Amino acid sequence: MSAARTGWQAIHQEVLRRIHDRVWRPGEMIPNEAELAREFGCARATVNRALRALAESGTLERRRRAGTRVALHPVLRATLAIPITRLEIEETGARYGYRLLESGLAPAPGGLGCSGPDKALHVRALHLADERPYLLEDRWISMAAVPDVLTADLASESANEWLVRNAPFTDGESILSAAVAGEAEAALLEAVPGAALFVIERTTRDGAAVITTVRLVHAPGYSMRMAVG
Amino acid sequence: MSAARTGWQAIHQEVLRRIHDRVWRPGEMIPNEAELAREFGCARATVNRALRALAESGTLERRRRAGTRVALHPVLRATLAIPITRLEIEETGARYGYRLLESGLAPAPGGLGCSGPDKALHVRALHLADERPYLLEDRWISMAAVPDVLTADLASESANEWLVRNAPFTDGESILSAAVAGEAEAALLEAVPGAALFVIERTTRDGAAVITTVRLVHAPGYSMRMAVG
DNA sequence: TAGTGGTCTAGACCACCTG
DNA sequence: AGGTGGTCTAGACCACTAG
Repeated sequence: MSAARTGWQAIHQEVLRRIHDRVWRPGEMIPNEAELAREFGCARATVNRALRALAESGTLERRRRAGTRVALHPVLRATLAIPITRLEIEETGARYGYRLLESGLAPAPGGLGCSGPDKALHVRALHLADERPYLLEDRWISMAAVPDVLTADLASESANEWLVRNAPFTDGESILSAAVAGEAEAALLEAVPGAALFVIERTTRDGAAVITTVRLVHAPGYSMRMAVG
Repeated sequence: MSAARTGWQAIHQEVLRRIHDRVWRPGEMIPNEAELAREFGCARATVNRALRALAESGTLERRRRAGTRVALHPVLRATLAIPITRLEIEETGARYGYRLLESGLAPAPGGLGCSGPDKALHVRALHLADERPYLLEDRWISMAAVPDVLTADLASESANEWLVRNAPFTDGESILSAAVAGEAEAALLEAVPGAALFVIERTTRDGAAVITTVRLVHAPGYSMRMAVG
Protein backbone atom coordinates (compact mmCIF):
# COMPACT_ATOMS: atom_id res chain seq x y z
CA MET A 1 0.00 0.00 0.00
CA SER A 2 0.94 3.65 0.10
CA ALA A 3 1.11 3.35 3.86
CA ALA A 4 3.87 4.86 5.94
CA ARG A 5 4.52 4.18 9.58
CA THR A 6 6.41 7.36 10.16
CA GLY A 7 6.88 10.80 8.70
CA TRP A 8 4.53 13.23 7.07
CA GLN A 9 2.93 10.52 4.94
CA ALA A 10 1.71 8.78 8.07
CA ILE A 11 0.01 11.99 9.15
CA HIS A 12 -1.34 12.51 5.63
CA GLN A 13 -2.84 9.04 5.77
CA GLU A 14 -4.25 9.41 9.25
CA VAL A 15 -5.96 12.69 8.36
CA LEU A 16 -7.45 11.06 5.28
CA ARG A 17 -8.70 8.22 7.46
CA ARG A 18 -10.38 10.62 9.88
CA ILE A 19 -12.09 12.38 7.02
CA HIS A 20 -13.11 9.14 5.39
CA ASP A 21 -14.45 7.75 8.66
CA ARG A 22 -16.27 11.02 9.35
CA VAL A 23 -14.31 11.76 12.51
CA TRP A 24 -13.80 15.14 10.88
CA ARG A 25 -16.82 15.96 8.75
CA PRO A 26 -16.94 18.09 5.62
CA GLY A 27 -16.94 21.76 6.55
CA GLU A 28 -15.61 21.11 10.02
CA MET A 29 -12.52 22.74 11.44
CA ILE A 30 -9.65 20.51 12.41
CA PRO A 31 -7.08 21.21 15.13
CA ASN A 32 -4.32 23.64 14.28
CA GLU A 33 -0.82 22.62 13.29
CA ALA A 34 0.70 23.09 16.72
CA GLU A 35 -1.92 20.89 18.34
CA LEU A 36 -1.54 18.14 15.77
CA ALA A 37 2.23 18.30 16.12
CA ARG A 38 1.82 17.62 19.83
CA GLU A 39 -0.61 14.78 19.17
CA PHE A 40 1.63 13.10 16.61
CA GLY A 41 4.80 13.89 18.50
CA CYS A 42 6.57 15.63 15.67
CA ALA A 43 7.65 19.08 14.56
CA ARG A 44 5.05 21.50 13.28
CA ALA A 45 6.80 21.58 9.90
CA THR A 46 6.02 17.89 9.49
CA VAL A 47 2.33 18.47 10.13
CA ASN A 48 2.48 21.40 7.73
CA ARG A 49 3.95 19.18 5.04
CA ALA A 50 1.08 16.71 5.37
CA LEU A 51 -1.70 19.29 5.54
CA ARG A 52 -0.26 21.25 2.64
CA ALA A 53 -0.36 18.16 0.46
CA LEU A 54 -4.00 17.62 1.42
CA ALA A 55 -4.82 21.25 0.66
CA GLU A 56 -3.17 21.00 -2.75
CA SER A 57 -5.29 17.98 -3.58
CA GLY A 58 -8.42 19.87 -2.55
CA THR A 59 -9.19 17.73 0.48
CA LEU A 60 -8.60 20.53 2.97
CA GLU A 61 -9.12 24.26 2.85
CA ARG A 62 -6.57 26.32 4.71
CA ARG A 63 -6.52 30.01 5.50
CA ARG A 64 -4.29 31.99 7.74
CA ARG A 65 -5.87 33.00 10.95
CA ALA A 66 -9.04 31.12 10.04
CA GLY A 67 -7.49 27.69 10.36
CA THR A 68 -7.97 24.46 8.46
CA ARG A 69 -11.26 22.82 7.56
CA VAL A 70 -12.36 19.77 5.63
CA ALA A 71 -13.38 20.83 2.13
CA LEU A 72 -17.13 21.04 1.77
CA HIS A 73 -17.42 20.04 -1.85
CA PRO A 74 -14.78 17.39 -2.38
CA VAL A 75 -13.65 19.06 -5.58
CA LEU A 76 -12.51 16.08 -7.56
CA ARG A 77 -9.51 16.79 -9.66
CA ALA A 78 -8.92 14.53 -12.57
CA THR A 79 -5.48 14.64 -14.03
CA LEU A 80 -4.84 13.90 -17.63
CA ALA A 81 -1.47 13.35 -19.19
CA ILE A 82 -1.31 14.78 -22.69
CA PRO A 83 1.52 13.05 -24.45
CA ILE A 84 2.93 13.51 -27.88
CA THR A 85 0.50 11.87 -30.28
CA ARG A 86 3.20 9.53 -31.58
CA LEU A 87 3.93 8.30 -28.07
CA GLU A 88 0.25 8.00 -27.25
CA ILE A 89 -0.15 5.65 -30.18
CA GLU A 90 3.06 3.72 -29.62
CA GLU A 91 2.11 3.12 -26.00
CA THR A 92 -0.87 1.08 -27.16
CA GLY A 93 1.54 -1.17 -29.03
CA ALA A 94 0.46 0.06 -32.45
CA ARG A 95 2.76 1.23 -35.24
CA TYR A 96 2.71 4.98 -35.62
CA GLY A 97 2.20 6.60 -39.00
CA TYR A 98 2.00 10.20 -40.09
CA ARG A 99 0.83 11.88 -43.25
CA LEU A 100 1.06 15.59 -43.95
CA LEU A 101 -2.03 16.65 -45.86
CA GLU A 102 -1.49 20.34 -46.34
CA SER A 103 0.85 23.07 -45.22
CA GLY A 104 0.83 26.71 -46.18
CA LEU A 105 0.89 30.29 -45.06
CA ALA A 106 -2.42 32.03 -44.64
CA PRO A 107 -3.93 34.91 -42.76
CA ALA A 108 -4.49 33.81 -39.21
CA PRO A 109 -8.05 33.12 -38.14
CA GLY A 110 -9.71 35.29 -35.57
CA GLY A 111 -8.58 33.72 -32.35
CA LEU A 112 -4.89 33.59 -33.20
CA GLY A 113 -2.65 36.43 -32.14
CA CYS A 114 -3.86 39.75 -30.88
CA SER A 115 -2.40 42.47 -33.09
CA GLY A 116 -4.28 42.56 -36.34
CA PRO A 117 -4.17 40.04 -39.18
CA ASP A 118 -1.01 38.05 -38.43
CA LYS A 119 0.40 35.56 -40.82
CA ALA A 120 0.10 31.97 -39.68
CA LEU A 121 1.13 28.55 -40.84
CA HIS A 122 -1.82 26.31 -41.51
CA VAL A 123 -1.08 22.61 -41.23
CA ARG A 124 -3.37 19.65 -41.73
CA ALA A 125 -2.12 16.17 -41.03
CA LEU A 126 -3.28 12.67 -40.26
CA HIS A 127 -1.88 10.44 -37.53
CA LEU A 128 -2.21 6.71 -38.08
CA ALA A 129 -2.16 3.71 -35.78
CA ASP A 130 -1.29 0.46 -37.53
CA GLU A 131 -1.92 2.14 -40.89
CA ARG A 132 -5.44 3.14 -39.87
CA PRO A 133 -6.53 6.75 -39.36
CA TYR A 134 -6.37 7.68 -35.71
CA LEU A 135 -6.36 11.45 -35.44
CA LEU A 136 -6.95 14.34 -37.78
CA GLU A 137 -4.97 17.45 -36.87
CA ASP A 138 -5.90 20.90 -38.14
CA ARG A 139 -3.46 23.43 -36.77
CA TRP A 140 -2.63 27.13 -37.00
CA ILE A 141 0.80 28.22 -35.87
CA SER A 142 1.53 31.87 -35.24
CA MET A 143 4.43 33.06 -37.38
CA ALA A 144 4.92 35.95 -35.02
CA ALA A 145 5.39 33.69 -32.02
CA VAL A 146 7.27 30.86 -33.73
CA PRO A 147 9.02 32.10 -36.89
CA ASP A 148 11.43 29.13 -36.75
CA VAL A 149 8.62 26.79 -37.69
CA LEU A 150 9.41 27.51 -41.36
CA THR A 151 12.67 25.64 -40.93
CA ALA A 152 10.87 22.53 -39.69
CA ASP A 153 10.31 19.62 -42.04
CA LEU A 154 6.68 19.00 -41.25
CA ALA A 155 6.47 16.21 -43.79
CA SER A 156 8.60 13.90 -41.68
CA GLU A 157 7.88 15.18 -38.20
CA SER A 158 4.46 16.26 -36.96
CA ALA A 159 3.89 19.84 -35.97
CA ASN A 160 2.75 18.49 -32.62
CA GLU A 161 6.14 17.01 -31.93
CA TRP A 162 8.16 19.86 -33.37
CA LEU A 163 6.32 22.38 -31.24
CA VAL A 164 6.74 20.39 -28.06
CA ARG A 165 10.48 20.38 -28.58
CA ASN A 166 10.95 23.90 -29.91
CA ALA A 167 8.20 26.20 -28.75
CA PRO A 168 8.13 26.66 -24.99
CA PHE A 169 4.77 27.69 -23.66
CA THR A 170 3.50 28.91 -20.35
CA ASP A 171 -0.15 27.89 -20.34
CA GLY A 172 -3.18 27.12 -22.41
CA GLU A 173 -6.54 25.46 -22.45
CA SER A 174 -8.35 22.55 -24.01
CA ILE A 175 -11.98 22.20 -24.90
CA LEU A 176 -13.39 18.71 -25.31
CA SER A 177 -16.55 18.05 -27.25
CA ALA A 178 -18.38 15.65 -29.51
CA ALA A 179 -19.07 16.31 -33.17
CA VAL A 180 -20.75 14.58 -36.06
CA ALA A 181 -18.46 13.50 -38.88
CA GLY A 182 -18.93 15.49 -42.08
CA GLU A 183 -18.25 13.96 -45.48
CA ALA A 184 -14.69 15.24 -45.74
CA GLU A 185 -13.72 14.25 -42.22
CA ALA A 186 -15.36 10.89 -42.59
CA ALA A 187 -13.41 10.16 -45.75
CA LEU A 188 -10.09 11.04 -44.16
CA LEU A 189 -10.79 9.06 -41.02
CA GLU A 190 -12.29 6.13 -42.92
CA ALA A 191 -15.49 6.57 -40.97
CA VAL A 192 -19.09 6.73 -42.04
CA PRO A 193 -20.57 10.21 -42.32
CA GLY A 194 -22.67 10.82 -39.25
CA ALA A 195 -20.33 8.98 -36.89
CA ALA A 196 -19.67 10.57 -33.51
CA LEU A 197 -16.17 12.00 -33.19
CA PHE A 198 -14.28 13.05 -30.11
CA VAL A 199 -12.83 16.52 -30.63
CA ILE A 200 -10.20 18.42 -28.71
CA GLU A 201 -9.55 22.06 -29.43
CA ARG A 202 -6.42 23.29 -27.74
CA THR A 203 -4.73 26.65 -27.58
CA THR A 204 -1.29 27.15 -26.07
CA ARG A 205 0.28 30.47 -25.22
CA ASP A 206 3.60 31.90 -24.25
CA GLY A 207 2.66 34.67 -21.93
CA ALA A 208 0.00 36.66 -23.75
CA ALA A 209 0.98 35.50 -27.25
CA VAL A 210 -0.87 32.58 -28.79
CA ILE A 211 1.57 30.00 -30.14
CA THR A 212 -0.80 27.59 -31.76
CA THR A 213 -4.42 26.61 -31.99
CA VAL A 214 -5.30 23.09 -33.01
CA ARG A 215 -8.42 21.05 -33.64
CA LEU A 216 -7.84 17.36 -33.04
CA VAL A 217 -10.53 15.06 -34.41
CA HIS A 218 -10.28 11.47 -33.30
CA ALA A 219 -11.44 8.47 -35.28
CA PRO A 220 -14.65 6.81 -34.06
CA GLY A 221 -14.20 4.59 -31.03
CA TYR A 222 -11.65 6.84 -29.38
CA SER A 223 -11.98 7.36 -25.66
CA MET A 224 -9.95 9.28 -23.14
CA ARG A 225 -9.25 7.86 -19.72
CA MET A 226 -8.72 10.04 -16.68
CA ALA A 227 -7.73 9.11 -13.17
CA VAL A 228 -9.89 10.48 -10.39
CA GLY A 229 -8.61 11.13 -6.91
CA MET B 1 1.84 38.52 -11.55
CA SER B 2 2.77 35.36 -9.75
CA ALA B 3 6.22 36.80 -9.25
CA ALA B 4 8.07 36.67 -5.99
CA ARG B 5 11.29 38.51 -5.17
CA THR B 6 12.24 36.21 -2.35
CA GLY B 7 11.61 32.74 -1.06
CA TRP B 8 11.10 29.43 -2.78
CA GLN B 9 8.70 30.91 -5.31
CA ALA B 10 11.47 33.13 -6.63
CA ILE B 11 13.62 30.06 -7.20
CA HIS B 12 10.65 28.24 -8.72
CA GLN B 13 10.19 31.11 -11.13
CA GLU B 14 13.87 31.43 -11.98
CA VAL B 15 14.16 27.72 -12.74
CA LEU B 16 11.10 27.96 -14.98
CA ARG B 17 12.70 30.90 -16.76
CA ARG B 18 15.92 29.00 -17.38
CA ILE B 19 13.97 26.09 -18.82
CA HIS B 20 11.81 28.37 -20.91
CA ASP B 21 14.84 30.28 -22.23
CA ARG B 22 16.65 27.01 -22.92
CA VAL B 23 19.44 27.73 -20.48
CA TRP B 24 18.65 24.25 -19.19
CA ARG B 25 17.40 22.12 -22.08
CA PRO B 26 14.96 19.23 -21.91
CA GLY B 27 16.75 16.10 -20.75
CA GLU B 28 19.65 18.03 -19.28
CA MET B 29 20.81 17.70 -15.71
CA ILE B 30 20.63 20.77 -13.53
CA PRO B 31 22.91 21.54 -10.57
CA ASN B 32 22.16 19.73 -7.34
CA GLU B 33 20.33 21.25 -4.43
CA ALA B 34 23.42 22.19 -2.46
CA GLU B 35 24.92 24.04 -5.41
CA LEU B 36 21.71 25.93 -6.13
CA ALA B 37 21.38 26.81 -2.47
CA ARG B 38 24.82 28.41 -2.63
CA GLU B 39 23.94 30.25 -5.84
CA PHE B 40 20.68 31.62 -4.49
CA GLY B 41 22.07 32.21 -1.03
CA CYS B 42 19.46 30.23 0.83
CA ALA B 43 19.06 26.98 2.72
CA ARG B 44 18.94 23.73 0.82
CA ALA B 45 15.42 23.12 2.11
CA THR B 46 14.26 26.21 0.26
CA VAL B 47 15.70 24.95 -2.99
CA ASN B 48 14.14 21.58 -2.27
CA ARG B 49 10.76 23.21 -1.83
CA ALA B 50 10.99 24.88 -5.23
CA LEU B 51 12.32 21.86 -7.10
CA ARG B 52 9.78 19.54 -5.49
CA ALA B 53 6.95 21.74 -6.73
CA LEU B 54 8.40 21.63 -10.24
CA ALA B 55 8.75 17.86 -10.06
CA GLU B 56 5.14 17.50 -8.94
CA SER B 57 4.00 19.51 -11.93
CA GLY B 58 6.02 17.30 -14.23
CA THR B 59 8.52 19.97 -15.24
CA LEU B 60 11.49 18.27 -13.58
CA GLU B 61 12.36 14.65 -12.99
CA ARG B 62 14.16 13.90 -9.78
CA ARG B 63 15.82 10.73 -8.58
CA ARG B 64 18.06 10.06 -5.66
CA ARG B 65 21.66 9.73 -6.53
CA ALA B 66 20.87 10.42 -10.20
CA GLY B 67 20.06 14.07 -9.63
CA THR B 68 17.52 16.39 -11.23
CA ARG B 69 16.90 16.83 -14.93
CA VAL B 70 14.51 18.82 -17.07
CA ALA B 71 11.66 16.58 -18.14
CA LEU B 72 12.14 15.35 -21.68
CA HIS B 73 8.52 15.21 -22.70
CA PRO B 74 6.86 18.12 -20.93
CA VAL B 75 4.05 15.90 -19.72
CA LEU B 76 1.19 18.32 -19.76
CA ARG B 77 -1.21 17.77 -16.97
CA ALA B 78 -4.65 19.15 -17.42
CA THR B 79 -6.69 19.48 -14.30
CA LEU B 80 -10.43 19.27 -14.37
CA ALA B 81 -12.69 20.14 -11.52
CA ILE B 82 -15.67 17.82 -11.37
CA PRO B 83 -18.34 19.61 -9.41
CA ILE B 84 -21.75 18.49 -8.39
CA THR B 85 -23.96 18.64 -11.46
CA ARG B 86 -26.33 21.07 -9.80
CA LEU B 87 -23.48 23.46 -9.04
CA GLU B 88 -22.04 23.04 -12.50
CA ILE B 89 -25.33 24.20 -13.96
CA GLU B 90 -25.95 26.96 -11.44
CA GLU B 91 -22.48 28.38 -12.07
CA THR B 92 -23.52 29.14 -15.65
CA GLY B 93 -26.33 31.24 -14.27
CA ALA B 94 -29.04 28.80 -15.34
CA ARG B 95 -31.84 27.47 -13.17
CA TYR B 96 -31.23 23.90 -12.12
CA GLY B 97 -33.89 21.25 -12.52
CA TYR B 98 -33.95 17.57 -11.74
CA ARG B 99 -36.28 14.77 -12.74
CA LEU B 100 -36.03 11.21 -11.49
CA LEU B 101 -36.95 8.87 -14.33
CA GLU B 102 -36.55 5.48 -12.75
CA SER B 103 -35.28 3.91 -9.58
CA GLY B 104 -35.25 0.29 -8.61
CA LEU B 105 -33.29 -2.67 -7.34
CA ALA B 106 -31.76 -4.97 -9.90
CA PRO B 107 -28.95 -7.45 -10.22
CA ALA B 108 -25.75 -5.50 -10.65
CA PRO B 109 -24.23 -5.42 -14.11
CA GLY B 110 -20.91 -7.08 -14.73
CA GLY B 111 -18.48 -4.38 -13.74
CA LEU B 112 -20.07 -3.57 -10.42
CA GLY B 113 -18.78 -5.25 -7.30
CA CYS B 114 -16.45 -8.19 -7.25
CA SER B 115 -18.15 -11.02 -5.36
CA GLY B 116 -20.80 -12.54 -7.56
CA PRO B 117 -24.17 -11.07 -8.51
CA ASP B 118 -24.63 -8.26 -6.00
CA LYS B 119 -27.83 -6.34 -5.72
CA ALA B 120 -27.60 -2.80 -6.93
CA LEU B 121 -29.79 0.28 -7.14
CA HIS B 122 -30.39 1.39 -10.68
CA VAL B 123 -31.24 5.06 -11.07
CA ARG B 124 -31.99 7.02 -14.18
CA ALA B 125 -32.48 10.76 -13.97
CA LEU B 126 -32.42 13.91 -16.02
CA HIS B 127 -30.70 17.13 -15.04
CA LEU B 128 -32.10 20.31 -16.54
CA ALA B 129 -30.71 23.78 -17.12
CA ASP B 130 -33.37 26.46 -17.51
CA GLU B 131 -36.00 23.74 -18.00
CA ARG B 132 -34.06 22.23 -20.89
CA PRO B 133 -32.44 18.80 -20.78
CA TYR B 134 -28.77 19.09 -19.89
CA LEU B 135 -27.55 15.71 -18.72
CA LEU B 136 -28.92 12.20 -18.70
CA GLU B 137 -27.66 10.13 -15.78
CA ASP B 138 -27.78 6.34 -15.77
CA ARG B 139 -26.31 5.03 -12.54
CA TRP B 140 -25.77 1.79 -10.67
CA ILE B 141 -25.11 2.01 -6.96
CA SER B 142 -23.73 -0.98 -5.08
CA MET B 143 -26.04 -2.00 -2.24
CA ALA B 144 -23.16 -3.83 -0.62
CA ALA B 145 -21.00 -0.71 -0.49
CA VAL B 146 -23.73 1.86 0.22
CA PRO B 147 -26.75 0.22 1.87
CA ASP B 148 -27.88 3.57 3.28
CA VAL B 149 -28.78 4.74 -0.21
CA LEU B 150 -32.21 3.18 0.30
CA THR B 151 -32.96 5.84 2.88
CA ALA B 152 -32.21 8.63 0.41
CA ASP B 153 -35.05 10.44 -1.30
CA LEU B 154 -33.74 10.33 -4.82
CA ALA B 155 -36.83 12.05 -6.16
CA SER B 156 -35.85 15.35 -4.60
CA GLU B 157 -32.08 15.05 -4.46
CA SER B 158 -29.95 13.58 -7.22
CA ALA B 159 -27.97 10.44 -6.55
CA ASN B 160 -24.94 12.41 -7.63
CA GLU B 161 -25.36 14.85 -4.80
CA TRP B 162 -26.39 12.30 -2.19
CA LEU B 163 -23.35 10.17 -2.91
CA VAL B 164 -20.93 13.07 -2.73
CA ARG B 165 -22.19 13.85 0.74
CA ASN B 166 -22.64 10.35 2.08
CA ALA B 167 -20.39 7.89 0.31
CA PRO B 168 -16.70 8.60 0.84
CA PHE B 169 -14.48 7.20 -1.87
CA THR B 170 -10.80 6.75 -2.31
CA ASP B 171 -10.32 6.73 -6.06
CA GLY B 172 -11.87 6.08 -9.41
CA GLU B 173 -11.65 6.75 -13.09
CA SER B 174 -13.50 8.50 -15.86
CA ILE B 175 -13.69 7.61 -19.52
CA LEU B 176 -14.70 10.34 -21.95
CA SER B 177 -16.04 9.55 -25.37
CA ALA B 178 -18.43 10.61 -28.10
CA ALA B 179 -21.59 8.72 -29.00
CA VAL B 180 -24.43 9.00 -31.47
CA ALA B 181 -27.84 9.71 -29.97
CA GLY B 182 -30.24 6.80 -30.21
CA GLU B 183 -33.98 7.36 -30.43
CA ALA B 184 -34.61 7.00 -26.70
CA GLU B 185 -31.75 9.22 -25.65
CA ALA B 186 -32.63 11.77 -28.29
CA ALA B 187 -36.19 11.98 -27.04
CA LEU B 188 -35.14 12.49 -23.44
CA LEU B 189 -32.53 15.10 -24.32
CA GLU B 190 -34.78 16.82 -26.86
CA ALA B 191 -32.17 16.20 -29.51
CA VAL B 192 -32.42 14.82 -33.00
CA PRO B 193 -31.49 11.15 -33.37
CA GLY B 194 -27.98 10.98 -34.81
CA ALA B 195 -26.71 13.99 -32.87
CA ALA B 196 -23.25 13.71 -31.34
CA LEU B 197 -23.31 13.41 -27.57
CA PHE B 198 -20.50 13.86 -25.09
CA VAL B 199 -20.39 10.88 -22.73
CA ILE B 200 -18.63 10.40 -19.43
CA GLU B 201 -18.50 6.99 -17.80
CA ARG B 202 -17.23 7.17 -14.28
CA THR B 203 -16.56 4.55 -11.64
CA THR B 204 -15.71 5.41 -8.07
CA ARG B 205 -14.36 3.02 -5.48
CA ASP B 206 -13.77 2.83 -1.78
CA GLY B 207 -10.66 0.76 -1.55
CA ALA B 208 -11.34 -2.28 -3.72
CA ALA B 209 -15.13 -2.03 -3.55
CA VAL B 210 -16.97 -0.29 -6.35
CA ILE B 211 -19.39 2.30 -5.00
CA THR B 212 -21.07 3.43 -8.15
CA THR B 213 -20.80 3.34 -11.91
CA VAL B 214 -22.48 6.03 -13.92
CA ARG B 215 -22.97 6.93 -17.55
CA LEU B 216 -23.48 10.64 -18.06
CA VAL B 217 -24.82 11.65 -21.45
CA HIS B 218 -24.73 15.36 -22.18
CA ALA B 219 -27.12 17.22 -24.41
CA PRO B 220 -25.76 18.28 -27.80
CA GLY B 221 -23.53 21.33 -27.67
CA TYR B 222 -21.92 20.45 -24.39
CA SER B 223 -18.22 21.01 -24.10
CA MET B 224 -15.76 20.56 -21.30
CA ARG B 225 -13.02 23.05 -20.65
CA MET B 226 -9.70 22.09 -19.13
CA ALA B 227 -6.81 24.25 -18.06
CA VAL B 228 -3.40 23.26 -19.35
CA GLY B 229 -0.20 24.03 -17.48
C1' DT C 1 -4.44 42.74 17.44
C1' DA C 2 -3.84 38.23 18.34
C1' DG C 3 -3.81 33.66 16.35
C1' DT C 4 -3.25 31.04 12.37
C1' DG C 5 -0.79 29.14 8.54
C1' DG C 6 3.47 30.22 5.40
C1' DT C 7 8.09 30.15 5.16
C1' DC C 8 13.00 30.06 6.19
C1' DT C 9 17.15 28.27 8.51
C1' DA C 10 21.10 25.29 9.77
C1' DG C 11 21.99 21.06 10.69
C1' DA C 12 21.32 16.28 10.74
C1' DC C 13 20.24 11.58 9.40
C1' DC C 14 18.27 8.46 6.13
C1' DA C 15 16.89 5.92 1.69
C1' DC C 16 18.04 5.11 -2.51
C1' DC C 17 20.58 4.03 -6.42
C1' DT C 18 24.08 4.71 -9.99
C1' DG C 19 28.66 3.85 -11.24
C1' DA D 1 30.74 3.29 -1.84
C1' DG D 2 29.50 7.63 -2.03
C1' DG D 3 26.60 11.30 -3.67
C1' DT D 4 21.92 12.59 -4.36
C1' DG D 5 17.40 13.85 -3.03
C1' DG D 6 13.93 13.02 0.98
C1' DT D 7 12.83 14.15 5.31
C1' DC D 8 12.86 15.72 10.11
C1' DT D 9 13.87 19.09 13.77
C1' DA D 10 13.63 23.24 16.77
C1' DG D 11 13.22 27.62 16.49
C1' DA D 12 12.21 31.91 14.44
C1' DC D 13 9.97 35.54 11.88
C1' DC D 14 6.50 36.93 8.59
C1' DA D 15 1.78 37.55 6.21
C1' DC D 16 -2.65 37.48 6.50
C1' DT D 17 -7.12 38.14 8.43
C1' DA D 18 -11.10 37.21 11.66
C1' DG D 19 -13.10 39.29 15.41
